[in-house]
Amino acid sequence: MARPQTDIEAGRQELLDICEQLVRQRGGVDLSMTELAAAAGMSPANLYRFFENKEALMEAAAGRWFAPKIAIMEEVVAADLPSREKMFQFFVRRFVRMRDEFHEDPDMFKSYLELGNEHFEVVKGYVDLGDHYLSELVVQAMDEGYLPDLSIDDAVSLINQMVVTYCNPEALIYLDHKLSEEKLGMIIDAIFIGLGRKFDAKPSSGKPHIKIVT
Amino acid sequence: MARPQTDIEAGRQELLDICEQLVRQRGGVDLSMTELAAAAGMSPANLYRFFENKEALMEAAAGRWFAPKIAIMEEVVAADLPSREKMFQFFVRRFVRMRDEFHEDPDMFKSYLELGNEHFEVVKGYVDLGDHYLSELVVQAMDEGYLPDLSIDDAVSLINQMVVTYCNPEALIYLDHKLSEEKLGMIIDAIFIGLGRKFDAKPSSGKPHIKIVT
Amino acid sequence: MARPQTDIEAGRQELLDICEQLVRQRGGVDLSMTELAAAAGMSPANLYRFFENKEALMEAAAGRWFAPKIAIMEEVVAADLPSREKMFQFFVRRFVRMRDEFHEDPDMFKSYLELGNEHFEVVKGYVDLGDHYLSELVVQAMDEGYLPDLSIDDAVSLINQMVVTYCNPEALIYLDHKLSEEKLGMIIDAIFIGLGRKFDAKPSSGKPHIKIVT
Amino acid sequence: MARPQTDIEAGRQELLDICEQLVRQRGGVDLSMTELAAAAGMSPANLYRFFENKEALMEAAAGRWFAPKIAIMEEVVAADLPSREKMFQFFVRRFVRMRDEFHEDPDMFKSYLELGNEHFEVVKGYVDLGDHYLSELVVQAMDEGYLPDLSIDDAVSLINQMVVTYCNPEALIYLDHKLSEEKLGMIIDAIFIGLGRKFDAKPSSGKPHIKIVT
DNA sequence: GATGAATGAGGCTTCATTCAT
DNA sequence: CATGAATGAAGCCTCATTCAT
Repeated sequence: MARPQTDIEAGRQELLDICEQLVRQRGGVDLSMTELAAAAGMSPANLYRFFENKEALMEAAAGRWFAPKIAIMEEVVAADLPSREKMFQFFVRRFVRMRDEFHEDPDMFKSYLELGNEHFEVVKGYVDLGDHYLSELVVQAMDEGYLPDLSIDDAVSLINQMVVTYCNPEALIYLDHKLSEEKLGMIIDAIFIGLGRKFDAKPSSGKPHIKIVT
Repeated sequence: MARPQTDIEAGRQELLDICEQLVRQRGGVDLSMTELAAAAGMSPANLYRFFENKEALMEAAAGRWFAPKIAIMEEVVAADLPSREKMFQFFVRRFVRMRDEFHEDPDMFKSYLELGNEHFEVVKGYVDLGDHYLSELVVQAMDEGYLPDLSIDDAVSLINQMVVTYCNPEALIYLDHKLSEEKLGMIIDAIFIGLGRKFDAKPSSGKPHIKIVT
Repeated sequence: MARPQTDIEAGRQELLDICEQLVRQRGGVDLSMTELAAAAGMSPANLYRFFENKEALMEAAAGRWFAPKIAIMEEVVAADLPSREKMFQFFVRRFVRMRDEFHEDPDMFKSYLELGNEHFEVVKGYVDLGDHYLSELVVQAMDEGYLPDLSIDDAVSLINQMVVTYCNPEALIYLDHKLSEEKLGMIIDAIFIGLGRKFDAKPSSGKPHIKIVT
Repeated sequence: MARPQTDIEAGRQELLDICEQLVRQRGGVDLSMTELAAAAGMSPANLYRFFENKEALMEAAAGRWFAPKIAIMEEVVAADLPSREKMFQFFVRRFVRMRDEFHEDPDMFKSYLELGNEHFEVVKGYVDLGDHYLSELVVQAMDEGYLPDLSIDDAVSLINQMVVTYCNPEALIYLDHKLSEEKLGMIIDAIFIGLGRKFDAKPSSGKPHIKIVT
């Protein structure tokens, strides 16, 4: 019978680890399959047992970086919370996560951004997914009477603009200590309170009621 | 007889112009010599009369971008001003310049950053040069009694950290309207006043005295 | 000013000549760019000045083979002849041409077929073009009352089936001496007379009236 | 202890079956060992227990296709028949066999031809073998006084030319219904009668005497 | 001075093949 | 016996760079 096949998934992870090291050492620019293979001590051809092509590898590299953020989005969207709280969690939890990563190893963080710049399509998928989830939140918010007089798309776009500094990893590099959970909370409140509410005299309470969850 | 060297210089400038256009149109990623030659209506081979190799071209492209900033640094360092004022000018004039460029054409500004990411050594030269001039300023400041108890390197590093958002072009994209000459002035004052003064009772005046020069 | 650039078109033709030799010598199977380059005494990279990619080269090779046949089709379709005569010319002239080529160098003829088998898309273009012109002829024939009760597509398909041995180059290898202009003429007549005529008692004359043109 | 070699032989046959299926499904072009292994549910490496290399596999695939034809040739050559009858059987039995295969599954038949085109050496072996047996028949015919004034090689070549359409599988695709056992018989008769007889006034009988054997 | 020509090195990818287990 | 692992050679293609003219 067949020998136990070395876990392909394990190999992928190991390669992604090595990828990470390389990116850390030399930046993410022009990382070649040959180079990765050499660093992994295997032949270029063998890489293709683990990743169908370079694009797949990059996707996986990005995927690994984005995975926890996507998990957060899914959790939050599925949670049973009022839309305002949900929206806050939606952004703040990802922000906190990113900030932690940045503090832990700023150089690697930056190198990943470089990599993202070179493989934009991969990043685009994440951004689009984020927009998709955000639009679900917007729908819920509208059901609760918030954001009247806006199309879903307009609302999504508007919100994105307001929280851009908390979503975009590059912003962290320059803002970092200027960013805080509290400020993000205020932005979200501004969105919910400032943009009006349809069928409600008392806009929930008027006061922010933020619960920070890390 | 040899033609005046100005011809070459003119050609270089023209090529850099075209380079700029290309970068503006399609981003700085993967700009190839062949492509540049085509855009310039000349043969790839001819490019090498103007630039020894691609690296030299990139250096020149970055050089052009950095040139006015370097000029500012040199001017300021050579100026006859007290160290506090000098330090302020050192940062604020470059900041204002960059912000103007950014406002004038944000897309091109970003594309240049991309280019910088791909040719880091070139950027590194500028950064190192900046550190060099800054250390001269630090020396002068120390002569005037400021920044006691710090090594030059530590001082340079500390200052850089404090003004990073005013030095790094990428920061502009995210901060822009949050940045101002006034705030930068306050940071500089914080450095000079906050870090103490050795042999001086009257710290120059205690008040910031900023003169904005564009 | 620019030196006279060696005619790219001439280079293409020369390469196609070499291609032809190679195909003759070793069959058309697995002809590689490297091999062609070696045979042409140039670097593989240089091939790409003449052909954008391998596909383009194959296309050109096929194009060269098909060109005279396409010219024939165009001439015939544009000619001022009754549809029956036109249809005959449409097929017979190409057939005669192919037969001549076959007789002149049977081996090369066969090797080209091999090549065609490996690059079917290229052949498909020619076949589709043939169908296109044929459908124009069918329309004219229908205008003249022939081929009633048939859709254009059905007529095209039917005709193709009847003359397949005169169109398909592979058939030549096996049929050759069994094929003749006269027989083809009879097939065409069968199509025109046998498939009926709409508004005509005397089907033109009932007798074939073939004029062979080489 | 070594297992009976039949196991290997069985495996070979099974693999050739699968090969056949694949060829039927997707044409014979670019069939790869990896693909075959996958289809066979075994590892690529394991293929090499059954076939030394790809060439050997192709040889076997062709061998399987040619095997019954070779058997026919051997039977006929070994038979105790007059040369004229023998020659007829030599060709007609193979022709009938091929035609049956073609009718049973035309697509597979064609795909095998493709495969043959890609591995010509394999086909060449069969053709050469056929020539070898044919030359034996020619010798016998000459012993019986037929084919005077011809070298063996010339006779073989001449005969091959006359019966080409009954030997070459590709011909079937285009001729098929135009080919018949009767016509082949007439060709053979033409060879034996038409090319003269040396020491014989009554050329056997002057009439064809064909006995069809499937 | 400027060109077209030409190339070598390197990138991604596939595949027949080998080998330790 | 059969596997998964691994590879080298080859294929197509791009691009910075050089050189004779």
